[in-house]
Amino acid sequence: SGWRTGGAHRAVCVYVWCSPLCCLCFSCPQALQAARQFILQQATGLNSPSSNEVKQSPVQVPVSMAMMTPQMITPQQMQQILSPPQLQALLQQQQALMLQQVTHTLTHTGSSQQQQLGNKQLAFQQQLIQMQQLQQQHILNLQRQGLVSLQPGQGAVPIQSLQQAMCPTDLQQLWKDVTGVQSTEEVMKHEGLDLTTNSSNTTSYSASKVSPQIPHHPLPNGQNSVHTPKRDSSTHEEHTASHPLYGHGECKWPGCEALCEDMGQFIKHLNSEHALDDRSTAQCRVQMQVVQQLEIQLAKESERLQAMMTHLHMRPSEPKPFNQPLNLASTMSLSKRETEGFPEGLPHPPTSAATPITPMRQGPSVISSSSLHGVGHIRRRNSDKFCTPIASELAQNCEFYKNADVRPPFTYASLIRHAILEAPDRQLTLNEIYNWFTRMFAYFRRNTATWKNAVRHNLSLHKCFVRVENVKGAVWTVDEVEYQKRRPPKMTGYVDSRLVTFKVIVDPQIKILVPIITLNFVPFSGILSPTLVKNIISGLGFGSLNASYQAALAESSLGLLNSTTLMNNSTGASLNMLHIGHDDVSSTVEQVNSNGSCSPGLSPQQYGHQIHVKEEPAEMEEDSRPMSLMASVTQNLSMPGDERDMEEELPTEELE
DNA sequence: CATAGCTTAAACATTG
DNA sequence: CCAATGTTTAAGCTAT
Repeated sequence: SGWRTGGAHRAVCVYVWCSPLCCLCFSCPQALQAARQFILQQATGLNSPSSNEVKQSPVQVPVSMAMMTPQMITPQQMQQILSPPQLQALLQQQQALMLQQVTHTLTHTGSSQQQQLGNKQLAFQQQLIQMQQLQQQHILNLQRQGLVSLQPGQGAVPIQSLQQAMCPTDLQQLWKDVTGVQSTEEVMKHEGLDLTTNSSNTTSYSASKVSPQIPHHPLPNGQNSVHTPKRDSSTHEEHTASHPLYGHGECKWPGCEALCEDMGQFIKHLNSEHALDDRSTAQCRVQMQVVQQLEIQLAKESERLQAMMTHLHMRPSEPKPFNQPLNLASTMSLSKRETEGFPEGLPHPPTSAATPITPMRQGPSVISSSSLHGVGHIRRRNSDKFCTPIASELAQNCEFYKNADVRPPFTYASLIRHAILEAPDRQLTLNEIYNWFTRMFAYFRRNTATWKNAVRHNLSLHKCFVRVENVKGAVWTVDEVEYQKRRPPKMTGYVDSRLVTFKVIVDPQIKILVPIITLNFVPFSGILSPTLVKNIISGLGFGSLNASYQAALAESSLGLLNSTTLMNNSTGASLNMLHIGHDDVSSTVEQVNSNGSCSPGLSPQQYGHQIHVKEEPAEMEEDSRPMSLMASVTQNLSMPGDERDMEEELPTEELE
């Protein structure tokens, strides 16, 4: 139930393709692993896709969603854990793994099984290979543009910087996942940067980049496996080589985690549990769709970068120092340390090719991640402009939503409000609101009748939207008080009822959250954003939630959070400090305070005439909040350990 | 089962 | 008359 066509279900489906996560964003190995498991768990409940649904357009998301069971879910979770652009690397990682698995299955299944593989499966395999080739091609393209340069003498700094931010193991793995190269050392060797005395490794870097082959994990003893294509079927290899889907004694197939003592056992497990069946192919299809969409996005962003560099008179191969770090920092979502580790403005390693693309030139939204890297004045300037919980989310993923046909995880009301507040005079005509929607979201460039009706409906329905008639006609404004009043819904106790707590690991450099569902009481600390909250909600078992409704819940929860009256000063302060750009929390506070004692930015009275009071359902009272999610969060926040750690790790800029 | 928020659809009114 | 704008109601979905 819940996955029908039309209506709100479309919204649900749209989120699916973001399901896999981007491990590149985590520097902590635990966080990395946790995120991986989290993702894998999301994919566990994949059901066999109905054939007709699978036949739909490969880019359309509903296909993938149709393969999900309503109970599990969570494509939304994944999208919400990380900003959409940040999902990319992991997508590619998982796609690579899946590709290998499928290829492996094709080559290692018995002959009888193999005979059962029809044209469909083979075609699918071919498709996967093509996808992989596309992926590799993008890396090459980026290299050609100077975005990802591996020229001799340039690779060392990026690699070292990356290594500073990431554990060597993870870095190596990610590197391999993205580039298809065994290790960073190996790249150095190939690029004339061999720092060791052993230069005998002849693994072909170029070949690995253009072929659909998948990198192998190093063996536990440190020996790299022979980079043998899976089609080089060798029974001996099965038991001697490592396997990307096998690590730490367990199967790494999404959602599996089956324990396997050795490679042989793992291979058996792989062939028995993860054969080329509907489920496996469904998972691969999800990846394919994700990657496909991201390929488009990447192409656009690459083109944009090219144009920008051209405009700035920068030859792609010789980016100037002053700009490159910012570009890369924002474009590739690199950590502060990473960015600062590039004083020369040298390009980053190919890892960045698979990393998310973060908007960097979208007006007031530029901030967030990129602003953490020494462009604070931009952040401040922009954060002063308007203040909505969706601001940071939108800021981070502005370009994403502009280009990807993905429904934004916000309610109509919040979007309308955002649009209005973004306007210079905080007022817009209906048509201007329409234009904002279509300008900001690819999703709203279609189905115009539907969402425009919804916009009008929301404008009329909600008291927070005030129609003001002026000489030119009518404009819509936001009554902030009303908007804030309507935000906290009754969500009492849904955390406690599940006896589940969670923690969010926040990497102070990368500013990425890693919600981890746990059965223990764990301090909560981290960046608070609608997406995070939404993810938390989802992570608590709300996976089947309608995407729109999840968005509403997330925003509501955040609104609850943003209400500083709900938390004491210390926790509130820490919250602000922990916030990524402290756009959401602090700006909300700022807005309230700047107008004096929680008065709205603009009250209906200020607009004078032609205002009538809308009758909305009575708002909830404050008394139901103590047991809410955010109340729990607040309690956890006050735990001394993490809070102290966070303060120590945060740059002083964040503590202002 | 009741209630709530949100979305979608649609009917209807008003306005330029 | 028509399209845009605005209001209102209803249904369906999700959740607690």
